[in-house]
Amino acid sequence: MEWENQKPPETAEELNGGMFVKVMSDEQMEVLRKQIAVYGVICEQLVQLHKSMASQYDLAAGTRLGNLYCDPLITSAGHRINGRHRWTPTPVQLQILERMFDQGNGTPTKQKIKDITFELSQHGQISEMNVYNWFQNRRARSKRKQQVGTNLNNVESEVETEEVESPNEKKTKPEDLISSKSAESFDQLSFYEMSSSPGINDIMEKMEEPASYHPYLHTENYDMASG
Amino acid sequence: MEWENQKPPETAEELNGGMFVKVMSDEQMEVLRKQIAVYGVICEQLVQLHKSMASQYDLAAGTRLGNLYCDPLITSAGHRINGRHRWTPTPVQLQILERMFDQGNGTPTKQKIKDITFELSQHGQISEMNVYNWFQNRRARSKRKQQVGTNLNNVESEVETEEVESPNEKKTKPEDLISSKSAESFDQLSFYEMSSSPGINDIMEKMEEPASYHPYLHTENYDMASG
DNA sequence: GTATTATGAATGAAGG
DNA sequence: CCTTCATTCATAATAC
Repeated sequence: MEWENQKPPETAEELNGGMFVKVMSDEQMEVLRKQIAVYGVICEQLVQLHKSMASQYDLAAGTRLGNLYCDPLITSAGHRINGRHRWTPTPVQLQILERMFDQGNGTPTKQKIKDITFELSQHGQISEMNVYNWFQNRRARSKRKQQVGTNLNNVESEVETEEVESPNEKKTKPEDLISSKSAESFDQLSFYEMSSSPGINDIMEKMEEPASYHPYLHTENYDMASG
Repeated sequence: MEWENQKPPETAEELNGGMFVKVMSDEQMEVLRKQIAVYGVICEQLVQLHKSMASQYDLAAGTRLGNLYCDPLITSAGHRINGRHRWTPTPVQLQILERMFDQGNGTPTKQKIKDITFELSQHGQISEMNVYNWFQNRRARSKRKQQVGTNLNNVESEVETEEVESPNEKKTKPEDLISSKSAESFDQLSFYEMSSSPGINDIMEKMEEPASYHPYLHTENYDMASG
């Protein structure tokens, strides 16, 4: 992503010989910039949040209780001692499972399931069936989420299709949504400036190329239902 | 920005201020899209990271487990924006949904859900997931009401609700775990329309090994919770 | 303000 | 693999 190499907008027409240009309204431009700005802010704050939490707690020894209490009827793993209903992964198990899912995304082989089950059994009661089901569900729901996320939610559409139908559920305009603090500071910046956030590349080790983004800016109709 | 003086005639929109438009080249458009996409991916991954870590604190604090922890985070962000965390159907939407439920009686297909979602989106913010959940819940609770009504006739008294009288039955707020520091920082963020990143899950999809087998065919002799 | 209810959402499990 | 069901949790709405 080389924003720095991009020419400023004034020369936009020269890039294509003045033949083909995309045109955005002032409002659309504004919203788009704010969208990016908000992303930047979110990422930064997420990173900071993660840092602070990571330093404050340790995965192994995190025992800061403060205003909280440990209930005697709940094991440290979170299982009800007399719980007799469906299996619930302990946090540790969940974390391991999530990591497994992230790594070899896909249904593990049977042997793999046995292996995982054994490892997880070190952190709480579990059976192979639980692991199997978990992966099945995890996968299915990941897909469903993705499918739902297919709903177009691009900025332009948001600006144009502002509903005022519901009296008690008023949809707020994006312009108003951006609180003055974060928006203002970024508003002066051209979005070329905020291309990189510190410390994020470390987290982005997985993704090499953001090639499969949603090409929503090219679509002329933002009808999500007809798609 | 001085280039708002350029006014291509074909896109003269009636903006409140006047007829100013911004012009972007195709390339710039492309880069802009990439930028947004990358931010989306980053945010997604950060949230995942936060989620997995939050489960650790959950463990440490001894609260009951179950839900993901990106939720409170989103809540803090979204609360400022639309005033609510979870979707609430507008009266109009509810009416339509009820009518649908009476008609279709039971199983709305995926395409049907898309259709319904689109129609309802004309009357307020909604997503396919909302519609899906609504029908699921509607059916389940309708069925449950029937059961209860039946139970009144035959005094079955097969009470499965052997609930423990543990003090932890009190509601434990997950927000308490995430200290005010985090909530504070996200409070002023606009997470609007970014809670669902389009096509991001698609990016993070990995190659899956096709394993078409049935490892666990409903063995009834697995019981882990009878203890 | 606090307690209760109604209900959106999450998820383990089962069926196909 | 996909969908569906049942249960549970958390919270908006409401009652108190």
